[in-house]
Amino acid sequence: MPELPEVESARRGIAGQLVGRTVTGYELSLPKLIVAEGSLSLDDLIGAKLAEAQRFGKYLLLTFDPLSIVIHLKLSGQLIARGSGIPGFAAGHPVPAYDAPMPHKSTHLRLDFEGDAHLYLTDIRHFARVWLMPHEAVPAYLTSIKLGADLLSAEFTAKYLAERLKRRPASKIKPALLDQSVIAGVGNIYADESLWQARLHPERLVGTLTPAEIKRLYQGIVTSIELALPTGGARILNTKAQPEVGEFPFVHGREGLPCSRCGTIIIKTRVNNRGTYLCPRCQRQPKA
DNA sequence: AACTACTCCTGGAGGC
DNA sequence: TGCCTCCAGGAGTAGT
Repeated sequence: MPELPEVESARRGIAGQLVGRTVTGYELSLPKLIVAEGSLSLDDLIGAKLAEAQRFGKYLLLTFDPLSIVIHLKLSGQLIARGSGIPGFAAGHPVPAYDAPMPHKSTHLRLDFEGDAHLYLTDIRHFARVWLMPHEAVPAYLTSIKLGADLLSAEFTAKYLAERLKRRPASKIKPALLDQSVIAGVGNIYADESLWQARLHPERLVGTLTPAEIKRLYQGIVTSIELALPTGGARILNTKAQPEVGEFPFVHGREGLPCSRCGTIIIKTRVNNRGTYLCPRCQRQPKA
């Protein structure tokens, strides 16, 4: 669930509140969370100062002196910072609640920073990972994960999207958007939102898209991400707490509710085994 | 090579 | 109330 806007929200929180501080301690309760290169361990973080927080698609890169860590929250990871020395922030999956007491029973890592600041990584499904590596290993690692252009980078343009989509013409459009080597940062929620914005059916084959439709898709991606960023991202809980009509997200999680654009009831289907929400009128599948 | 299905996990929701 | 089943989904890997 944490997609680009959620990870960017975490990055901004870390950049604003933790960069410049030195790690004073940690507690790890899920060993498999950590993937360490060579003999590195979390012990090597103690005494290290956090120098920079960057994001590449859904990957978070924290540069310490003298090592780096890469974090991926996968489906259900969240990052929460608390302490008397900082305002605090919360980003990522909304369970447990952002104001829940920390640590939670699913909190797997706590990093302590000087000046009473603590960063908690909580993940109810245990899929998140934290990689430890020396600085010099970072470029090769980022290359190995084969990310397409980040959605917030200048490299991501309508032309770039069209070029990348050409790589998988026989694919349905939704799985192509979820392919991080095509573009980096879209997940299931923003794929649905982008396709709704662009009025495209998620099962349209990439090769059948006209240049005008690809341009619309590009705009749909940009619009969806821009709508989500100021709020820190989507908080889809699949509970009765449904968003109001005309409120982000417009389709994802809104099965049975009217489309904000045309009033038709939003339906839920599965596309490549992924829960998919769409407006059957706005996003009509053209006859084959 | 390109595409799709399966796998990792657990908590929360809904059915009876 | 409480057990049971289903579902959520990023990305690596296995299968077609």
